[in-house]
Amino acid sequence: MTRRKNTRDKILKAAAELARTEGSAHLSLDAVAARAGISKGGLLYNFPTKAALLKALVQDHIESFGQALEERVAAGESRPMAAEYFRLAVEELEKAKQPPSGLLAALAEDPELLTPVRQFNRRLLDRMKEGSVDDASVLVLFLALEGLRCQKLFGTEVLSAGERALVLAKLGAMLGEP
Amino acid sequence: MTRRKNTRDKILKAAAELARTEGSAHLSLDAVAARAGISKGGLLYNFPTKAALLKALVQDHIESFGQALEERVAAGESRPMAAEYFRLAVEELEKAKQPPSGLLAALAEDPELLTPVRQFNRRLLDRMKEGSVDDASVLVLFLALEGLRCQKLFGTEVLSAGERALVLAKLGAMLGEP
DNA sequence: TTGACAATACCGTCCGGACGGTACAGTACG
DNA sequence: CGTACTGTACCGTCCGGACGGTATTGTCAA
Repeated sequence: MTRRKNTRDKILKAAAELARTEGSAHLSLDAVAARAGISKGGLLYNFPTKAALLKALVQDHIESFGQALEERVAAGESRPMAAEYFRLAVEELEKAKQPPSGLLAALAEDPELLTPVRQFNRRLLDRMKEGSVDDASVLVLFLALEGLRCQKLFGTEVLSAGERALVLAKLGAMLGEP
Repeated sequence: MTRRKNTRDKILKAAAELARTEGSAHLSLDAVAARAGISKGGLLYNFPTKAALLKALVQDHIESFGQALEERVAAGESRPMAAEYFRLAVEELEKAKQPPSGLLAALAEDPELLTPVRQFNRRLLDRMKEGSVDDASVLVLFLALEGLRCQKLFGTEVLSAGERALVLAKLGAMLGEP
């Protein structure tokens, strides 16, 4: 079916890299094609418009995170949802994982492209609240993690390693004892 | 000295509005000039490059927030810094204040333009930690608020009014009793 | 006080280049 | 044969920025 079955992934990866390194305003189709090592025609074959590319970037991000989360929930020892989310989010933060700068490009192009993100977050929040005794703690946890991720996304990370450890410990404690 | 002393402010305001309504990728000099009711030449006179305009947008945002905070600290009944920050941030969120979308435009154009934001946040954090008994709570407060503001900025607000009240109450309580 | 000049604060136009997107002929794998 | 591209050529638009012009105001020597 696919000569290079992963062309699509190569494109998505290239786009994400470019958004990260060049600033999302400079994410052009030409640049993406060049970085992905394909022709512009090939790029447009896979994604007929720039909006389609950005949409896929957003979708890809949500799905990969959602899938990782689901795996943990399935494999986990029936820990509450919030705990799994907490662990996963921290891990992604910790292991120098690149920020999903594609989201920024999508947001810049058209704010509505982030609608799936909002929906994903809402569903996530609902599931976390279900499996918890203390809604307020879950909300604080969610928001604080969101803050941490945003700082990474913006490149305005401000906490020292010690501070981050401290705040994560505090958040972890909030999960245990409401 | 200035025929229209507030031309600069008009430009900044126009730019912020456009970034918000059109998506920051479509923030062009022509559009800003038109929205501000001046010519492109006049715009370039005030801000010789687009980067200069965005930089001013960032600076403006930081300064207006910083100033509001300073006023409260000066006028306040020697409440801790974190409490003042908390109140101010909540107020800005509550009163349907427009998100500072100019920040997104700046970030898209060149991530380094946000350096002043990082510096401001770092100083703010240090001052909040000074006047506090529990560093961890301050950090959680700061991050959760940051999360809330980012959601507004991204247009991915996900909390219901009730949930927001709940989380704000919880954060307020953390300030009081560590 | 006035005439000469300069500084300020803009206006309006133009340009080279880049961008998103189209079109289409060719090609190589399976 | 069809799928999955490559490669090239091109179009219309928009963008950042440069530039020359101009009206108003300020300064200051004669």
